[in-house]
Amino acid sequence: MSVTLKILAKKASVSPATVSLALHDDPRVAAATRKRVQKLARRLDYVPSNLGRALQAKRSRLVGYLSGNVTASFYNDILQGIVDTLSPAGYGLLVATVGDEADGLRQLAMFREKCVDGIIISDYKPALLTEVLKLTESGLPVVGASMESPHSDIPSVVIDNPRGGEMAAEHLLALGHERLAYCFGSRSSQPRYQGCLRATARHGVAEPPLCATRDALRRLLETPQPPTAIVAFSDLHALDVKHAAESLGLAIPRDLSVVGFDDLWFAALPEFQLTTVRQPKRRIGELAAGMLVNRMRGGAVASQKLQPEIITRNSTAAPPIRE
Amino acid sequence: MSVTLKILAKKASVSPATVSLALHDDPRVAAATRKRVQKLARRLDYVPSNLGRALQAKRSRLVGYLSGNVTASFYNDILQGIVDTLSPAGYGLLVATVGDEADGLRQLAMFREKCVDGIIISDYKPALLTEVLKLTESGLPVVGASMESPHSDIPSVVIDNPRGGEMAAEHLLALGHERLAYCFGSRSSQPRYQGCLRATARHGVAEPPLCATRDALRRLLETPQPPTAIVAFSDLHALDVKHAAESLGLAIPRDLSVVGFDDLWFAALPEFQLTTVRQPKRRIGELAAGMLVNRMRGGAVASQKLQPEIITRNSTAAPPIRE
DNA sequence: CTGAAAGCGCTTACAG
DNA sequence: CTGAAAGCGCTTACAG
Repeated sequence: MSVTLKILAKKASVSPATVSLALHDDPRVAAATRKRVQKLARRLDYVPSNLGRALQAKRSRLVGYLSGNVTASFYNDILQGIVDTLSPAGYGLLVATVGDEADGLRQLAMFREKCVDGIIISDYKPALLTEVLKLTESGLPVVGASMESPHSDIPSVVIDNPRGGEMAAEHLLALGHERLAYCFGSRSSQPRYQGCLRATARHGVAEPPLCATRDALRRLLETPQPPTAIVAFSDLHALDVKHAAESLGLAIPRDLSVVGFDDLWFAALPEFQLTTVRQPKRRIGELAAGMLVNRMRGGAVASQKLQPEIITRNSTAAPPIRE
Repeated sequence: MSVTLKILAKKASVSPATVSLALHDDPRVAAATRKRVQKLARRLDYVPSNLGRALQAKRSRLVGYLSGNVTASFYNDILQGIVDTLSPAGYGLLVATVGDEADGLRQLAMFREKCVDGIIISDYKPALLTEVLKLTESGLPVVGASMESPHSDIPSVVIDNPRGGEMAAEHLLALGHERLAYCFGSRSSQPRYQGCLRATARHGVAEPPLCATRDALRRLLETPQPPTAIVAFSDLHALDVKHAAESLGLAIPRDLSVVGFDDLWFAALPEFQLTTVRQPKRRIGELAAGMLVNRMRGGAVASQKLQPEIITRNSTAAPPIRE
């Protein structure tokens, strides 16, 4: 707080209006006065308060980011991308993480109260959707980062998830696998699973079952005709699969191939060498933030769909030879 | 933005002042009026603007967090702890990450401009320190999270780093190791290294060399009398050590024991089973945020030093038998 | 070229 | 019990 426009004006013996104009380098104020005021401002270490400015301008230059648990690597990368692009654009980033729905609603209320100019959202529960829609209808720009909304008012940056699932399955089919399974289904994983189905159907291979839990997977692996390859919803799930398989005495990729999703940092470690479908996480954050900035500046923006990429490492191989 | 106090006042046919008081449940306004106003506010979905409120109250209820790259797991956990404790206290969290020093200074300026009530800082370069000190001197509360400041104006929450290094070394000495080394020295790792020295000195064992780089470690391992155990600055560095050792044909822990630091999530995976010195990362974030809240409310706070804890897993064992 | 005024959305004395 | 006024720190027409 400390030194304000008013104080500065007094010290410079001009009116607050003149100071304001001078600091904005407005040609309407004499060059000499301008320089004098600017110099004094620097000397007194004057920082204009966003509070006054925002109130008057009716924009806060604040953006809210509603993310899942920031502890997971996936959101971190997105967050970093957002921070990196918002900051040079002059925006501050309010970060909130949503536990349950009530929590998410509270965070959204906080964003409103803080008068954010826009919101980026990465993870929301259905109940949040209605609330978010109300916000967009009242004119608040919202964009989704790695989160598709059925609603066109919420443009988003996402990868082509079905295509990602398809790529994973195709990689395995090309290696000769004929019995796939998909690990750890949840509503949000459907698009990737659908992609797998597309690939298996095209190749005339049996529809991969969708295991809901680790136990279900274990049971499936102990079946007389177990799958020879797994498509996992994420790299973390792929680790789970690996560990479940190993606990049954199966080796990866000799006895079972596993494809992950995301390409988190650890996937490349020698201990894992995980074949995976890479998402450009940081880029997603950057693009979403960039879109939001454009919208906040009054521009029109359209959703972007990014292409995933398969990274082949050593968790996949040809299926074991049938005896 | 949308509906304001003024509008609300008009619709309720009372003065703005009355609305303000009513919404704060002030007994000075008649119970009937109070209820009526509150109901209307709810019906119109009125959210008081923090901008007006903050300007008047001279506090923004905003806190800035200056962290390192949020991509690293260590800071995430701290961030999560901060978010979780600040939010219920009614504060919004501005997150900025610092790349180089110029960047950090810019972020600090942004915090000032946004009128944050306080700052939490996890990672700063020397140049930032002077700037931060200026801020504290002007009355802005600042606390360090996992970052010690030589300055008493900046209370902090840190673990006892020398003790952590000591615990790591003691664990190895107890297993019978007599030739230790410390991996990947940098100024910031000194306290932990000092702790190692304390332990080795007490046990009358040779002072562990401090390897600056992976190459230095490799050279050391190819020496006729190589170390049998390594204390690593962090779990990530421990992975580096493991990989360097493995590339020389050494197995962990048979040929070389390794102790990490932090206990990041992956340390517990079966692939690593990393013995490590655990830091209560989330707790550090929570405590730092709690301290800041207290300070912002005018309370006095003192630095807190947390105790690390050694987690014994399978990356350490007795030294190989000497032939 | 510069200043006085009004106003952004709120709150808090002060009258009445 | 309620309202008119002043002010938080800024900006933007409008006078002069």
